[in-house]
Amino acid sequence: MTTVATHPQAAQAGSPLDDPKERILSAAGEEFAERGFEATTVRHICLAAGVNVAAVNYYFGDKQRLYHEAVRQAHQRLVAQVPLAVWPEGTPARVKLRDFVGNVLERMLGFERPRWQTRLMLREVLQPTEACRDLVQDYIGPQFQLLVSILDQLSDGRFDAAHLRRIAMSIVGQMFIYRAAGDVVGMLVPAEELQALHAPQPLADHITHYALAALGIASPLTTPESRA
Amino acid sequence: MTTVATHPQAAQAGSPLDDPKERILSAAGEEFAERGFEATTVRHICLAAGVNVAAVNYYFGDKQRLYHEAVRQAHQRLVAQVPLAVWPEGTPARVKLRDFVGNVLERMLGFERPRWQTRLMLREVLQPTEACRDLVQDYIGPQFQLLVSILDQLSDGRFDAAHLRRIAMSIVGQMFIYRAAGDVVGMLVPAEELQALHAPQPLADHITHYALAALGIASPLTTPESRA
DNA sequence: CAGTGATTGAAACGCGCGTTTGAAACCGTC
DNA sequence: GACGGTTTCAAACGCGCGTTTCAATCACTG
Repeated sequence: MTTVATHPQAAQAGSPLDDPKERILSAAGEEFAERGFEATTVRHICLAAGVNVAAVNYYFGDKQRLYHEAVRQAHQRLVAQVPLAVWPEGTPARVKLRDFVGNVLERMLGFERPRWQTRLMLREVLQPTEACRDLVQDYIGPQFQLLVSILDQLSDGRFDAAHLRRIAMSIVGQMFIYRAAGDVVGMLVPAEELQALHAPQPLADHITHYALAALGIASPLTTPESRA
Repeated sequence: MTTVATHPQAAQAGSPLDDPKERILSAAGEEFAERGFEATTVRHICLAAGVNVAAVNYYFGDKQRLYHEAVRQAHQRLVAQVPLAVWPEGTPARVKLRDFVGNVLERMLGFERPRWQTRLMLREVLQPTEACRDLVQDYIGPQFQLLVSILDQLSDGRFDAAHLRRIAMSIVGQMFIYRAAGDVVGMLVPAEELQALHAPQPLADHITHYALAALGIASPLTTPESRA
């Protein structure tokens, strides 16, 4: 009875938007992202999705498994929408670094795509549940390794793996804080500066320049408006 | 009846450890830090504190106000234990920067003091409630301004305020990620590297060197073991 | 040592939670 | 148009939550 996993008949009818399972997943993703697992109620999700409360049990078994599926769906959609960047052979490593940082920031901070997907993933990073394992294996891990390899090229192999990871973590940290602590960042800077501070592209320029200068590849930050 | 704020009689008896109000605050701090507001139950707190459930209502009114007090107490204790650093007149700015970063990291990552205090504060940073206002005003704000002023000295006033804040945020981000995303960091690096990666002092050296090199004050990071 | 207000305790309140139920509605197939 | 499996629905279940109650206990006063 409760082993119903893949709605055998409903799949063939109507658009994805009419599929109750998809509607529940989207609503659940938003709610879980906004309020967290504990503070989110199944009733609220079902209200938002326009389905009966029993539907959660019918399609997903229980709240826990619904959460797990919502996280999986959020990050899989994200990966599908924004695949790992590839560059033409011979692209300079510094260009790759700038692209990579800009790409990640666009995904983290950009307001074009729904924010709740990255917010839900953020929750898993901050306080991992079992859903975090997939997240790291399918998304965060590969992205991090990509960054490490870019840094390796950039430094002509001068650093060992441990050092490369340290530098990579420094770069990730500079992006991460704007997404994870955005509210407090907003309290630390004047209101009129805020929008410029959170803009992905100028921020990507800053972080990239900061890294290149630290590695001795670009000029130091001492000339404020020196953007390549 | 419920306006009892400062236990008029109990204060004069016994050590602070015997004061039920203090015991509740500590237990609540630990529980809230570990599980978050919603997932923490008043019953669990009272069990850990060794008091009756009614005590929370008696001393604090309700769970919400207990949480607020626990956050306040956590950060006030932290500020009291680790006051803002001061240096002798004429201390070089680069020394101040290294001390500042080491100081903050020690507080964030150090295992000597109870971890739940900073963990509770971290929760407020990631998803602010009203308790976050005090936190920023009394602790985070001043610390951030201190960092900005150090960077200002370091760069001989070459940067405007906005640029200084950008650089400051880069430095904070590099510290922040190890505390906020420590679990995922642990999944990205080999187990044998982990302890070294999270050690406050080497990490402080790296972040400081990274910053000084980016500002053109120290040599680039290209020589792995060049620690001042 | 009776009196008084502060504190503690066991028990219960009402509520909303996640989950379950069993019947009704739906929908292709014969 | 009766059938059989799938999906929906209103209603309810048991539980544990935050909170309240009120009597018992304590600690100090006069």
